[in-house]
Amino acid sequence: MPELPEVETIARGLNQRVAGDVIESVWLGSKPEPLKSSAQEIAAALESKLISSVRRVGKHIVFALAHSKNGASNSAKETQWIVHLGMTGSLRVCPPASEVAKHTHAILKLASGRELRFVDPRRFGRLSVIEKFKAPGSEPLDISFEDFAALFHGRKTPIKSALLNQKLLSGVGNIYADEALFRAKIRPRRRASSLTRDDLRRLRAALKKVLQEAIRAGGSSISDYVDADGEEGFFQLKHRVYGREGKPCLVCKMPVKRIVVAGRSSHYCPHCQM
DNA sequence: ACTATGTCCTGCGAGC
DNA sequence: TGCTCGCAGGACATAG
Repeated sequence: MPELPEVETIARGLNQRVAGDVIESVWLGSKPEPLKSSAQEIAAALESKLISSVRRVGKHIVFALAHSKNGASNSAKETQWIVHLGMTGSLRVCPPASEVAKHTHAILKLASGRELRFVDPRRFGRLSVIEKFKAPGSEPLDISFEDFAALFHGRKTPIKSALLNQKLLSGVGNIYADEALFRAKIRPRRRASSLTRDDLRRLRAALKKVLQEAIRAGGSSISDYVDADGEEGFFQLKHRVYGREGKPCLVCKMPVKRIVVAGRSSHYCPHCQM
């Protein structure tokens, strides 16, 4: 499932491959169920636009669009195409002759002759267009310690839930929340407000570190995640607790436990994490 | 203002 | 072998 490192990897790959290309036409399937925009709005916003850049914001992929025609000093506002991959969404750059995969919900024909396709079996992904996208939460890689600590102040919710709350931090999902909590030696059910400043320092550092390591590894390939070139990431090999229920803790050999927090499976070491 | 829970959706793997 | 069933999860809706 694409979280921050996977989305970062995908956005970088797409930026290399499609930035500078022009969207000639757009086909949209019946229900990509865009959040704020109808299929017509999306198609209208994308058609004959230049993709000036692709980048990540939180778990969102942001395509910056510009008018492709030189002429008329464009007073028209530039728009951004926002793609959220949900659980199983993927964006693929394909030769037009290649077979259209099942669950393809959008196809963009590019001036270069290639196609950019959005495929999403589970349909949790979302497409939308907006003038200026702003993530509701803070970027975990950029946030200062004081801002980080303030996010959790007075919150009774389990720290695991708080980490997953995109209004607080943008981009942290189930895998990296578990991995960061393990590295910081904090149990997922701990009330966020109960974390000491030292806990918070370790947590912020662990989160940044695990996200950066995962980006360097090209993300975690779980289920069918691949990047823009179809390459798998390999950070899943470095997971210390996620998906390791019953297996020995890599530090103390105690079996890793799995519990449910906020309806999400959460993995931790009962010996190493307090 | 927070927090907790249910919902969406399909593929896959466990279990019989 | 082949079937059913339950689980996986991000973000929103709804209820408390």
